[in-house]
Amino acid sequence: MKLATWNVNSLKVRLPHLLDWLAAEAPDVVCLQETKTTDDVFPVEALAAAGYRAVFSGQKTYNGVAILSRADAVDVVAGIPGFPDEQKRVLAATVAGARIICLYIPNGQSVDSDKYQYKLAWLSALQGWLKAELAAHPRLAVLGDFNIAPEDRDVHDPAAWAGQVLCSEPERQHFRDLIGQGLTDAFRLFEQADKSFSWWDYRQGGFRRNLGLRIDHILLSGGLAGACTACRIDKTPRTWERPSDHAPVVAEIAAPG
DNA sequence: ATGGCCTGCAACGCAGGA
Repeated sequence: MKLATWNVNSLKVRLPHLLDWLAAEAPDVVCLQETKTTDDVFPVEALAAAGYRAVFSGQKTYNGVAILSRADAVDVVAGIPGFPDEQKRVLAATVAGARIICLYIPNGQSVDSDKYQYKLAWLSALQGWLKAELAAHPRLAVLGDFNIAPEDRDVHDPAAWAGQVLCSEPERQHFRDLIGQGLTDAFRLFEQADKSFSWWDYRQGGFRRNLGLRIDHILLSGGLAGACTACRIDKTPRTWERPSDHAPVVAEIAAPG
């Protein structure tokens, strides 16, 4: 089973890239973030023609998440239960016996902003919910744009980013707390090139100069981590014309039994 | 030099992203 996550930065603009990438990679499950599209105009038909079902939770202009899958998606939940939020950032579904949780964690803007406080409150709510989800689903994967670079090696210039949003200690502690709940960072299960990133600023030739951050992640429960055979960041779509600023992250899980 | 770029919405600039 091939799982993927990709912040597409507007599904409308990126649909051609998404379709090309699905054809090339043939993932079984894809979590999308920043679809920036309302549910009434979600491109259901184009994705169905490509062989994918879709569940989605979107809004106008901002945010928006979706789960694409070859197999049926059931037990769909939008949002963090008990945490009212106008912003469409969470979608969960069960696909082929695996619980899939798609996240678009708030950016936070800057550590002295109200948006940062919202991010921390959001992360606290996430911790409580995931604890229950992990207890209920031994085979669980959390995929998405976490907007957290977990360690200095996930940052092109750790000194410049020290203490800044995406790298601050409270955010990194939340990431470690997710690991402490029994989740594994699939990317770090394997040998990886130095300076591996999943996002690069559009400005200043960020991608060409590899001035990036690793903020898109796939976390696996014990039941899936033990069967994970590969995890990589696919930089290919970032080289295409008019790309998303994020690259997809892909994990391969061996079939159970 | 605290902006550079991209998207959506709407309107000819703004918010938001990271």
